[in-house]
Amino acid sequence: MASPFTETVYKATRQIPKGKVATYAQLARMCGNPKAARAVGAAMRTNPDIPKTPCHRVVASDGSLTGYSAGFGIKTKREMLLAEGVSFKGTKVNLAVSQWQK
DNA sequence: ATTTTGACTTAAG
DNA sequence: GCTTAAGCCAAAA
Repeated sequence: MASPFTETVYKATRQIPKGKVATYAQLARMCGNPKAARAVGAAMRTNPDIPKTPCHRVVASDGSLTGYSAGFGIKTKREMLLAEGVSFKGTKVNLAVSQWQK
């Protein structure tokens, strides 16, 4: 835990089912602040590990893979999502079929 | 308390 | 597809 908001973001992130992805804005909305997408990203930056919080399942609003500090960065993130069965559209995630639906 | 920064988003060129 | 610009939020300095 780093801060209350960050804690909430982690909790939301852990709820993302395998093979699905959620956008920063979507998680922000779950946390109670639909406009805190940026803060969500800041929280993710603090989270160094995968098994604890699947930050690799969190993508930008258009499905683009941004950030990620582990492994080879974006490249690693893409590989992981692909391995989980997430549908990809070139460099982006095919949100139409892989976006998490609450 | 104020400023800076950033894994964001949308709009516009 | 990429860069700028403006908007909003939270954590860190």
